[in-house]
Amino acid sequence: MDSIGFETHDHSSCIHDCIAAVDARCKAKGLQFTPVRRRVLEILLQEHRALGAYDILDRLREEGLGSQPPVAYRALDFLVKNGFAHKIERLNSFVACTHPGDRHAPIFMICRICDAVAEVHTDPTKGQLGAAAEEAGFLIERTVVEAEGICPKCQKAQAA
Amino acid sequence: MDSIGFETHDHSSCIHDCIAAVDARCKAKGLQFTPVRRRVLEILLQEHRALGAYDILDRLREEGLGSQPPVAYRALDFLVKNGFAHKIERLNSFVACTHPGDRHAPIFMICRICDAVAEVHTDPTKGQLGAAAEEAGFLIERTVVEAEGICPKCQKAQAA
DNA sequence: CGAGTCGATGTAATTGTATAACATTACGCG
DNA sequence: CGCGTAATGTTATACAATTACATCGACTCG
Repeated sequence: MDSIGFETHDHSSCIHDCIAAVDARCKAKGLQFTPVRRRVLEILLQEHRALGAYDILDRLREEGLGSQPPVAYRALDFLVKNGFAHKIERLNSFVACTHPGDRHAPIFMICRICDAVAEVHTDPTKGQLGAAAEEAGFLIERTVVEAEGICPKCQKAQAA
Repeated sequence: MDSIGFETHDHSSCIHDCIAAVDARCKAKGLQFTPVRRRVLEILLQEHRALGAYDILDRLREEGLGSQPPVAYRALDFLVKNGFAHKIERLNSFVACTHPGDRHAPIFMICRICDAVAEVHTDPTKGQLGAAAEEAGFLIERTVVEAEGICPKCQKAQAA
């Protein structure tokens, strides 16, 4: 298990590194990392929390990069499909992937107070879901695992 | 672990039993199992798959039980809040609970071909989510665990 | 009995989320 | 050049969910 969790870190380098990594992966796979797609990923990385498609669209609009919903959704689809971002189903919103690697089955912890999202990686075929699927003869293609609650920082803030 | 899974079963008795069980629980807890709420649960039980709020609303409208969205959403809120139904976040839709018991943390397997939904119960504090949360110091209040894929029946149908 | 309260319903209007459909542009390649 | 493919631009619409306010019935307290 590998967790980036909730601890704070240097965003400017984190953003730069992620963009560079994604850029490299796109080149390697023959994917087009176009300005809109790049900008949407930057926005998600800057926030490091879940953003709705229309939040993103608002920013794109301000910057003259597109004004209609499909612009945002297409960029998000691209990022999600290629594993550079994830959709948080519970919030109908999106986050940048903090593990810009290969295919993976992420699980998320979502703070209901500050909206921070931590991404953790696991093996989906193990654990209770995998066991239940095997028993039922169910073929898993995709998993959604999201926990909602309170992050360590907000727990401390509440206690005070 | 306890699974009702995808195997077919006698719906008419299943529906009747579930309604009776919920009826009893409502009486015991002083909850009002009103006609709209009962009918919505019956509809969900009949389908045994995920239905959108507007699918349900359409049926209610046909039966003269209400025509505006809040009618359906209020009934669904009641059923979900009291554990008689669940929301499938991935599909923005709802299913009847197949374990009309006490508070529980269900996980779901959703067939993307026939929309059937199987519900399984686990202990959310165990497994990978619980371990990850503990490591991160995250306080879990609610979990969403959904697997999308192909159910045994549709796997066989495809092979043929 | 009447006033007040509470939970459930009825209804209109609105906000938020997502996609369908079609026109257009840009680029690579034979 | 002519063609195919991928990405964008744009309009309209479908689907999901909530806000706000009016009404109704049951129950309680004075």
